[in-house]
Amino acid sequence: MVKTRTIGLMRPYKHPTAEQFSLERIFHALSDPVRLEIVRHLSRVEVATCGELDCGRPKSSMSHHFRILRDAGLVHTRAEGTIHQNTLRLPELNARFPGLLGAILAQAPEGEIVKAVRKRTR
Amino acid sequence: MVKTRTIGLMRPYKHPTAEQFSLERIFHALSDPVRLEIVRHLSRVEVATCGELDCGRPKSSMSHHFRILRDAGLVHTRAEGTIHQNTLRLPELNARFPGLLGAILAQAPEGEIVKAVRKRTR
DNA sequence: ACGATAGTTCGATAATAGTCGAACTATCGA
DNA sequence: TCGATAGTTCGACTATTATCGAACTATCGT
Repeated sequence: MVKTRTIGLMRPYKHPTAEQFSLERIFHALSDPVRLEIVRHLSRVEVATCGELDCGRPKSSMSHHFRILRDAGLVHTRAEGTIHQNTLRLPELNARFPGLLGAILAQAPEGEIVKAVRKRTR
Repeated sequence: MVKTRTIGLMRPYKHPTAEQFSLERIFHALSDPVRLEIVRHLSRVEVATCGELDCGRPKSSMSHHFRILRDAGLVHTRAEGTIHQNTLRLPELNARFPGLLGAILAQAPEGEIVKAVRKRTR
């Protein structure tokens, strides 16, 4: 029996529309260190496959984290052959929550302390 | 036996300094609906006691949420008599994460849908 | 058709977090 | 000093979430 050779992307990857974004879900997505690192990384490289961002974890764990980022509307995933390209959904996020992504990404890249504020120390 | 009548505030309420803020902890604090509502409320009224923001929950639950908001650096609590006044730590938060609070508070106050973005819906 | 590659799904387990009653502490007012 | 009020702390229970191996699906190259 000939199996009708589906072409094109076939795991549809439901992404929410910008209207469906919820701050609560976004914050939850960003409250995990692995996922925050993914978002920071994506902001630097524009586009990346899941495998490139593995954070030393097995694929199943990463798949889980990417799904949560997708469900929150933070990341868009496009299947290209066997590879899945991930991007930040910057335009929609900036339109819906202006300043939010900027605030995250303005953060010191790698645990560096921002010295702008020196209010009550000493 | 005379118990030496402590005066002043005596539960010290450790608040983190701005340098100790962590985006991860802040996001976790904001990922709970009760706490997000507290922050939104505080942004409108400037200052409020724990009791005023009870969200229909018992005091022990609210105390728990306030502690997480305090630990994240989002809220400052000052004891005045038997009452505890809570405020958003706007100056420090804005200095450390410019735009973050703004992004949150720009959100429609009560579940109202922001219509600014109408990209791909029909 | 056969690997090889990229990623998902499933299921179990462990860790973390929210909920709430009950007991406790601190402060104020009479 | 005796409530009354405001909030915290403790402990138990529940619910949600992270982690990861194993099995699965899809696509590409040969």
